[in-house]
Amino acid sequence: MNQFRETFNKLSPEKQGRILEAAIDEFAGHGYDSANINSIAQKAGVSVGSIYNYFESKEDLYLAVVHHAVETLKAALEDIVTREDDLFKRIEMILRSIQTFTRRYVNLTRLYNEMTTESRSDLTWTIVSKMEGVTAELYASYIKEAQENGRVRPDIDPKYFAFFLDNLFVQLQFAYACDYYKNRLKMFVGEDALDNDELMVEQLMKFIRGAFCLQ
Amino acid sequence: MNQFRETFNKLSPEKQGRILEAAIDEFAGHGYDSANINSIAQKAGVSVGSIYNYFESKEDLYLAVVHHAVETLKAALEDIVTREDDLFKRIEMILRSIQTFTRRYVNLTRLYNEMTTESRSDLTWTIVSKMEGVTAELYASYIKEAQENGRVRPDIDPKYFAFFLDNLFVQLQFAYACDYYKNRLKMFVGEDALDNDELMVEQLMKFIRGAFCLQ
Amino acid sequence: MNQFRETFNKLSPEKQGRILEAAIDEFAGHGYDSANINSIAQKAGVSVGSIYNYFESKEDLYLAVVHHAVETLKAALEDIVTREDDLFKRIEMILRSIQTFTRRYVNLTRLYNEMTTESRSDLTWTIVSKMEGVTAELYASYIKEAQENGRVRPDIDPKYFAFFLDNLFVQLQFAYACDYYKNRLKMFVGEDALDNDELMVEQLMKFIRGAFCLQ
Amino acid sequence: MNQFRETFNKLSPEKQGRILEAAIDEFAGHGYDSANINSIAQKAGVSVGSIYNYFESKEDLYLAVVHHAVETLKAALEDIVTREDDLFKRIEMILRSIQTFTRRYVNLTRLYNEMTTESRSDLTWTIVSKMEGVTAELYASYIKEAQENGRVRPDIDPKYFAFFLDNLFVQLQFAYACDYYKNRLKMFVGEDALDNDELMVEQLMKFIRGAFCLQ
DNA sequence: AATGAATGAGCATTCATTCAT
DNA sequence: TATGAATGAATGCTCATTCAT
Repeated sequence: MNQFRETFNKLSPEKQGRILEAAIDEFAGHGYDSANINSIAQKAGVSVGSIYNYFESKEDLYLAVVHHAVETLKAALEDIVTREDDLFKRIEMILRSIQTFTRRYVNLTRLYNEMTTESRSDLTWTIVSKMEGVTAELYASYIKEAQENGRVRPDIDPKYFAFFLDNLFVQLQFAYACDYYKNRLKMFVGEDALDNDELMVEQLMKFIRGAFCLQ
Repeated sequence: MNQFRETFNKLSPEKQGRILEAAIDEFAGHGYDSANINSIAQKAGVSVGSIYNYFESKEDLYLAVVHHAVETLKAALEDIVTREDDLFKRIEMILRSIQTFTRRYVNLTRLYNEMTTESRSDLTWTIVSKMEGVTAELYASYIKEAQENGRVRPDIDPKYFAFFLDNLFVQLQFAYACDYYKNRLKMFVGEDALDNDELMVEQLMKFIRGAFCLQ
Repeated sequence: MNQFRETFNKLSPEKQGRILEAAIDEFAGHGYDSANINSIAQKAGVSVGSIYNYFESKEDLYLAVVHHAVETLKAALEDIVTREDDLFKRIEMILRSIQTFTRRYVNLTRLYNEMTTESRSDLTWTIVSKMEGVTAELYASYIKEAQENGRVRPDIDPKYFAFFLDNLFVQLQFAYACDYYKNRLKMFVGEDALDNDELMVEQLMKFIRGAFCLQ
Repeated sequence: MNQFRETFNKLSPEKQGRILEAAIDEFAGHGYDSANINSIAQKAGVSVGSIYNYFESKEDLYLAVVHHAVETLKAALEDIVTREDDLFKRIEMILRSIQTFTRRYVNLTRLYNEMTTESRSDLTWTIVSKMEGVTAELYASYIKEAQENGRVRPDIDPKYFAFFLDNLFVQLQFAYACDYYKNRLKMFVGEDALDNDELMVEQLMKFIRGAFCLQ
């Protein structure tokens, strides 16, 4: 499963970064099929030939990009989760991280949306499954722990609630990064929804706390 | 909308249906760019020339398909919402409808995911916005009404909670129809997640009730 | 084994001819790999797209061309062979036909040489084998018949002699059509070798008669 | 020939051999255009850069390979021809040499076939002409000598008969080395044609003796 | 109105050749 | 001298769109 060739790894991090960024840009903005390898090469300031020295094919490049995106997201998540120990503090941290992360890496989030598309799902699932698995496991265990501590109601299935929680996270990510979901967010809560991060956290924390706790 | 669409509307409903279905199939399965007009024509049993008599361009056909999808979804929603009057009964009805509807119209749901993709969002938002607007309005008003009746906690913003609620709906739809989200669901709650509709409703209703009510 | 699609057969013979001729030209002159589909299309006065409507791929077009070449050669041979009944008269007729045929269809003969090349042999043998089989059978039976009539020495294997005979034919074809073999012929018998058809027939008939008869 | 070839000649014979063999392999198996310089370098265990230090271009390498092939063939021929003095003993020796040589140097023979192809003929003729010239001269002189000794019929043109003789040799070479001609041989004389060298020599000697002698 | 053959711009990919190390 | 990464022109093939019938 060499998503990318040895040759790419030998490149300077700066160059690797330029190529990955150019590719993310293109794939996130145009989708896999309309993405143009020549454009990616041009944006990255390398020749097409070089792209094909680093990656076997368009698909291979796409997979490398997805792999990179997943690694970046995973790193961000791990960073958060180890810094807190209370379930709701963790959740709040995640929400705030989503707000900063999705704005910093808009295209990465857009790419994630693109990836879930039917035509690409086979390709990407193998790569992404690992991360989703880790997340699922992690959330469920935190919820269980909180149940044992009596901070979360005992009559729920941690696995299902982990799923619902992550669903809210995913949708929040899209709402901050993808035009369609941005528009949808504005339609639901108003034009200035994207400017009031604090209110979003406050309301969503109320929603989640309510869902998890017997007050 | 334009001279071309008129010619399409004059067609027998049966033929219209064949063409729309073929197009939904193709767009949902391959994405906009990889969708092949010639394949659509063949699947629908008409000539390419005819497709171009009915629709100005690939984009126009895509928009017509999206429009049709939205109308179908809207009709389904309206049907539900008018049959009940309690907020939570309505929500439960919607959940069950999502379960049957997404299985019956798999490709419609897949198309909805495809639509939200960055490369297509400009195109589709104009069409979809109306429906999303109606939904947003409706949910918010139901929540407000329930707040006034004391069935929903008073310290929340109905608009935000409508948004979170719909997010859960959207994610549920994808989980039942799109391969990527199907896999993700299985990863979170187990391999047989798709076979236990009752449990899903039960858990999700607990989640939602908890979020909305002060017990 | 549809060497070419239905669509090609529906074309006017004139257009079919133009395309085949352009393709023979290109394949014979540049070899399979360097042959340029765009050039073929241009020479034939059709679009590249059309070429790909008629033939699935470059390989498919090549096979169609080879098929056509074989059919043309077969027709020429059959014509000759049925017009005479004496072995040596037949051979002489064939020699003279080679002289006119290879000059009229230079590229067909060049293509035949190209076809025998290692990189193409798998591709073409299936198509050509039938014709070579017919030829082998035919020549051997004529020789056998002549042996029975006492016109050919009895102590030879008709199959081997048919092979040697055909070898001389093949080399003669190449000598009249392919530059390399033309040069070689000139080197062996002199600069004006190609202008003295009568002498070639005379000498070659002596060679062959000698080989076959006990004087 | 030029500054580049000199660098090649300075190489150890072992390295020269590796490069030539790799190149012969590639050119014989894929044809000139599809032959890949990078593959040749890899097979030979040197870098592409080195190949381009030794040879000016792909064409130059090809020519060097052809030159080498010709030299190898010439050496083999000279060896035979000086060891016998009777025309027919020489011919028989040549036939047997073809049988061993073409099996030992399959790719060399395949390359010879490839060389005669139209697209390559200009390129190669200058190099090969010398050898073909020597051969032509040699055979004709032997035949003339044999005519003078009364062992060959006087009423034939030695040049033409030298040509026919060499044609039989060329075709025999191909029949033992090139897949297309192998198949053709089997078609003419049977599946086990390649296993019965003695019978081939016997029959072909009968054919040739008959052609040359007045019995 | 319906057809489907014809078009040609557009794109992924290859590979001979160069040149900095 | 040897290396092999970088280059970019060249080409097979696709497919939305047109239009004569």
